[in-house]
Amino acid sequence: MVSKDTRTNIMDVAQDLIQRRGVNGMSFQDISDAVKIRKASIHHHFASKQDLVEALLTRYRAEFGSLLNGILASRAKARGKLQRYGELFEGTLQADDQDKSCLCGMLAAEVFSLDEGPVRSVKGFMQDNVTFLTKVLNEGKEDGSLVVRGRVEDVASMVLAAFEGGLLVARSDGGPDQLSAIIRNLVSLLSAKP
Amino acid sequence: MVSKDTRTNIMDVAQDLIQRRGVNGMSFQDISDAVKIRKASIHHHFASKQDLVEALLTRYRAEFGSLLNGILASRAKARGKLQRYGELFEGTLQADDQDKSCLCGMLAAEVFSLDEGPVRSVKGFMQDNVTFLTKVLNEGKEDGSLVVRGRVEDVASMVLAAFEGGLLVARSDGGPDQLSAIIRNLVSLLSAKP
DNA sequence: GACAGGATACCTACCGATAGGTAGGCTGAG
DNA sequence: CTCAGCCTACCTATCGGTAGGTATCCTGTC
Repeated sequence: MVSKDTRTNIMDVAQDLIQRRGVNGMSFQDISDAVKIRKASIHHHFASKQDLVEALLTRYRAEFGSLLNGILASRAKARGKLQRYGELFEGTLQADDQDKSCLCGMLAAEVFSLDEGPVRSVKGFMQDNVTFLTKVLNEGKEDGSLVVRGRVEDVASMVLAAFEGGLLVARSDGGPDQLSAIIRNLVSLLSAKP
Repeated sequence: MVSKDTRTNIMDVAQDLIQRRGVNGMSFQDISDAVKIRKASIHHHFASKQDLVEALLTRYRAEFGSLLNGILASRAKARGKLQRYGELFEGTLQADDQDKSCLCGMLAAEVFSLDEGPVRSVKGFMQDNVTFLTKVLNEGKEDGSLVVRGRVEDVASMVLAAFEGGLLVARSDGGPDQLSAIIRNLVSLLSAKP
């Protein structure tokens, strides 16, 4: 790939900025500077800021979803799948300058600055993750690699919360090492004793 | 208390707004409208927005810290203390219109929009919580009400991450019930079997 | 007890910068 | 000839912040 098309460039830069500074901390001017295109030209690709955010969310959910499906399809035991899921979060924080959060975690914080469409997408992302984790936890109960007490959906929510929150906490305090410790710890807490 | 002084009013309104919309979603005009004081007059009490945020953080940390000390000083078993800690988070989301997050959770997301002072405070808040939780978890190992595997500080980080992340996830998806389920689930996961 | 002086708490009016967004023109490739 | 893709130029609204003025109250001095 010699050079991505402008639309993709805009989306990449916008997503990067939101993952670092949030929606309200990202402006069309920031995008303009980074993509080297006039601010007004961004409107040629995305009618409004909310449209851009919505496009970002659609892409993000699709990409993340296919990563989750990849994990589900793998031959690993459920415990290994949970671990690989955790690595997705570790990867986010370790990338670039180690200051990026999950796009949807960021937007979840600023959810009351968003239009109806994006709000639905953020909600949908959370549900996608809970659904995925519920499957993995159920697999773990069957293959004996994980121990799950209580409603499986509740444990799934808890894992998602811990990983999203881990990004939040680690990004402002202990860095990637803290996130790794959090993930490692929760996975081992849910693991069947050897 | 007939009517709070203006400075306190400004701080209360500002904190409320940040907990709902974030720092970048809160403006002096919003405060002006709510407190019924001219925008310029806010600068009489707080030189800059960052000064206001810093004052908010100092107050928040002090208040939260005294709540934590209250829990530590109680006669309850460690498990009960962990539960009461969880209720602090539940209380935040249940208050008012059920749309408020933790002040520091919010600022942790927007940490790269903050000056050095506020960043240190947010970091300090996280460390306060990890320190508190480490104490509780250690107590739990001694009084037999909690089971802790691995480094206690890591488990403490994990609990903080789960609760902060729980606020984030629940606020944009499942609401107070989801947060309660997350907290209940993690507490029982850390509890010694009866 | 009167009063000057300063601090306090608010006001009006304004600043430059920036926000998201619009109108309309140029240009090169199909 | 069309039109996607970009441009210049500009709009209005709002941002955080400043300058300077005005009541009100407290305090120290004679």
